[in-house]
Amino acid sequence: MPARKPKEETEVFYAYLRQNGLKKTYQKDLILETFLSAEGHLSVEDIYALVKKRDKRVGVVTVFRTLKSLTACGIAREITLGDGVTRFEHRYHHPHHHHVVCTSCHKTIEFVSPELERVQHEIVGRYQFEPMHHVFQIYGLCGDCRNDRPTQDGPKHDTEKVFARDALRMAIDMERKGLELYWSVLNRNADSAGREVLESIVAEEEKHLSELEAELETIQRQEKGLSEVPTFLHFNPDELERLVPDLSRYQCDSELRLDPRAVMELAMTLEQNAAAFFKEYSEKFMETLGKRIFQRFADAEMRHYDMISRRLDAFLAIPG
Amino acid sequence: MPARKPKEETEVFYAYLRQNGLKKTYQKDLILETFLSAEGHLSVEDIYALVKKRDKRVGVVTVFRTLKSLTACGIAREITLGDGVTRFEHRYHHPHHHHVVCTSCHKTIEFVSPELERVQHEIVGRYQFEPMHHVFQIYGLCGDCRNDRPTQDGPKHDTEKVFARDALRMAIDMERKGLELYWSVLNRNADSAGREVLESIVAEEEKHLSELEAELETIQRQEKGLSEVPTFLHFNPDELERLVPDLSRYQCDSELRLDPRAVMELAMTLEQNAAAFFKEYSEKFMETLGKRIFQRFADAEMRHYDMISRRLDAFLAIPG
DNA sequence: CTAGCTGCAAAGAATTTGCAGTAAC
DNA sequence: GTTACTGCAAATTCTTTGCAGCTAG
Repeated sequence: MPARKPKEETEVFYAYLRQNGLKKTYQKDLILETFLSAEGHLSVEDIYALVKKRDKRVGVVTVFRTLKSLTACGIAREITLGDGVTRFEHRYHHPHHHHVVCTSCHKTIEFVSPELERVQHEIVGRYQFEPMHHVFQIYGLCGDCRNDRPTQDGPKHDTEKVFARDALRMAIDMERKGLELYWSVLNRNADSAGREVLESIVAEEEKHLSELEAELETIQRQEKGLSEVPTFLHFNPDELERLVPDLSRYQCDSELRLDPRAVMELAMTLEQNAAAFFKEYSEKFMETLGKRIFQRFADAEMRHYDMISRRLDAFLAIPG
Repeated sequence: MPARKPKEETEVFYAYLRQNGLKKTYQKDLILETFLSAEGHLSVEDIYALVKKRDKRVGVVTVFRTLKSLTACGIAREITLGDGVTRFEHRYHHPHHHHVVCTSCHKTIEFVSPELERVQHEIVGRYQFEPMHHVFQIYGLCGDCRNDRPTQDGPKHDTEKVFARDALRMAIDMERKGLELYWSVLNRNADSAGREVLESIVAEEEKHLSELEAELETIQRQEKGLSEVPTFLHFNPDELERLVPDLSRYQCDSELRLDPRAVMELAMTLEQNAAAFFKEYSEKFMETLGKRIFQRFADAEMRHYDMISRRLDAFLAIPG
């Protein structure tokens, strides 16, 4: 697993300072440190309070100024959530996301929706307009406030980890959809040679699936409570469904008949579809752990495609 | 055409005052008047300046307070466009919309996207969250600023009129799609009795289309420059395409054969699809001219459906 | 006549600026 | 030894509040 150096952001910040003829100082370091070690949406006041805990001598003005720099170099992002207070959230290695905000308890849920991005892109395309960034915020009442329950604002989590969790969940979902197809063919295939080929493919797929599941387990164990964080990445399951090839062309009189060649071609189609989809999908995101999970999954699917492809070549080379 | 009383908003405001035990005053009237007669996104300062032009004695505080009331009773909506200034826009009889904002010249384009609303609805549904309102804003560079042209910020238009224009354009688009289908059948139909029936249907449709086009003409003549305002309502043309029935079931060996009954059933399907779609579509919007245009169009399609239905009954009643 | 209303001034809240001493490079 | 930086106080901007006199119902 690609473990990132703990303070990669520091490097980015120093580079920014260097390029702009600015100076490294103890205060800037302290403020960056404090910002990075806190999760959630923090106002200047919040960060100032946290900084003061570590060193009383720091002034608010420096916090304002440093946060400006952090925003300029892409480590922080300035957001407003409708209550007139400017807040800052982590930006570096965090995917761009949107907010659901409770107007009563001010709890916020973050989410990513590539579909939303697509719609946005479509709309902007009709004007001669170059989009830089956009804001999508939904205001309303959260479940707790609607039922007059005390607000249970769980601990804040690192968005990057939540995104990684959802990326894995999505990959697992894809893998399961593939396996479902294979199983359904395996159970119904009238061609015994085809069944045999399929069995080895299923074994490989099951191995891949359990690897992904183990990885999900690992990151959920690393970060307590991660599995309870609401869905962050909203993917459309139908989109994944569309990647699974249709069996109807192999069907005749409710009987399914796929010879080894047909099985391998079917599997290749699926693996290639998945690889292409996840490769393109990963490109929508800035550099994050989740993005790398998508890329890795796409690569794995492509490797599996290649493997089956070679097997098919070998099979076809046998005369008869 | 349903002509609205010039100051319906005044009634709404007075009702709000009455219900809250507040008093009508000359200042409130003046501020409401001023707000209503201005288009676009106005800051308190903007409105204050306009009010001062009419009467120097009014204070800013009253403007602040009155705008709060106007927001509370649904005549105004408070928005922020990323520059920290609170602005107000018309809300009563104006559809909820989103903004594309130029970060350089601060020109804004408004748009409505029911698709976006749908995505939003889907996402929120997964959390126990009751949405009240939402904000979607795209920031970037407008065409003028990208090409270093002087900003040509056209005159502001009444959003309700722009929406009405786009509602008509959408209805016209639907009507044309229907006509295209009818023409294509008319040209290829091997059944001469069917052609005859179709001719009268086409005549009716052409009449309806030209009525819609005339209506669009009228509102574009009423408001100078209206036709140049960028698209406000973004509808997905594919959605309309899906309402047009598929001809393939009437096709055999590349020949099309629709007897009078088939023609009438085909037309009924189309008219009913359109009626149902536009009825449901109209329900997405709050009371506006555009909403009424959609409703009216749905009603017209339904009437046409009924008419053909009666004709079909009559046709089937003839023995033989 | 009794609310609520207005407009002034003053207070707040969030953020920026001016400046003198201080600390990086 | 420059040059930028820090922290204080003061200024600025947008908005709300307190209050005395005013006005609608």
